[in-house]
Amino acid sequence: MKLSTKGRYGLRAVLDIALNSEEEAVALSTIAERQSISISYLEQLIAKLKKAGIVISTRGAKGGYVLSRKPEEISVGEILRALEGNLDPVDCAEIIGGESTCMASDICVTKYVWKRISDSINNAVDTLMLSELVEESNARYKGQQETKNKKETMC
Amino acid sequence: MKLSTKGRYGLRAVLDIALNSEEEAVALSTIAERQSISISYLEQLIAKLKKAGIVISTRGAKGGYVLSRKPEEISVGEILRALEGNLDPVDCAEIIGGESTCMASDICVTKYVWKRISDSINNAVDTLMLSELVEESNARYKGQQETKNKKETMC
DNA sequence: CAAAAGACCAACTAAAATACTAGGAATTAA
DNA sequence: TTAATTCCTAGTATTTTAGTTGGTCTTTTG
Repeated sequence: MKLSTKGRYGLRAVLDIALNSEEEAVALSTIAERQSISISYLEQLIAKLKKAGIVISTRGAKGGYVLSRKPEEISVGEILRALEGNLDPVDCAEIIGGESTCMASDICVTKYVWKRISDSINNAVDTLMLSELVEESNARYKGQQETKNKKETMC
Repeated sequence: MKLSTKGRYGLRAVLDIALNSEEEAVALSTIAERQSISISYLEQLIAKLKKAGIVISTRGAKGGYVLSRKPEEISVGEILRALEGNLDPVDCAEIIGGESTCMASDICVTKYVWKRISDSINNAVDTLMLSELVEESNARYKGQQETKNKKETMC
């Protein structure tokens, strides 16, 4: 029941882009260095984010990544699902909303537990916007001097 | 971000015990057969439940397992944590409440995300009691004839 | 226009976690 | 005393995770 590095690294990468792409697109290598993540692994994560329409890329020299929308319009849920797949605790079609493939669906009681967990997780991340993390991050930097490495976002 | 078979099978096992231990203790082999779980794998799961004080065992012939308390006094959260370990999405000491071992704790912003997810999961499972699953299961069987295999609880 | 900076892509690999299996020792009711 | 049962430890196969490798295509800039 743990988030993988995909979700952890990937969210940090998005936040890094949000914080540093105001002037120009951020290069993969810059994010990788700033966040201490392997560049080629991060590449795969950003590919997922791009496919999900969360970031936009420009190729070639001076290229890099920017957000596709304003941080107020991107939820943490959208980001995490792009990286991790759905956040449901079990892969039960009925919980997700599909048809019952499960033989025992009529006598299955535990699925109410999974649904409850699922709903609470999704609600928690869907009501939290990227902008809130950006604000929190800026607040932390208030009073601190700018470093040449710009803003970091560990964890 | 998925629950393992430990949590899924284990919860089914506890529910099976809750539903079938009124007259006498339920043998491991009976649960295993009724739930279609490998007996020796289930054994390890029940060991965790016993260690956590959720079930009580009696050894020897006619032995088996019963609940340590009434189903109203056992939360699903307690059961799942016994089986899966803590349900936090990341292992960050500050989230769990311990001291900061994380170097970046002062600039870490994503931890608010993990805390939010963590709180919502734990709240969801801690406010759900085993008794509610027992009632739901009984309701499903209302009107159905008793089978010699007794009550099952798939999923 | 060449070269450097960068995104994009597919396939491979090492390590860790999961999901079991095997084999037996200890305990108790009949 | 024997059958039914829990208890315990150690193994193993499979799957998933977390990367690495080696390249191709695109764009800016000297």
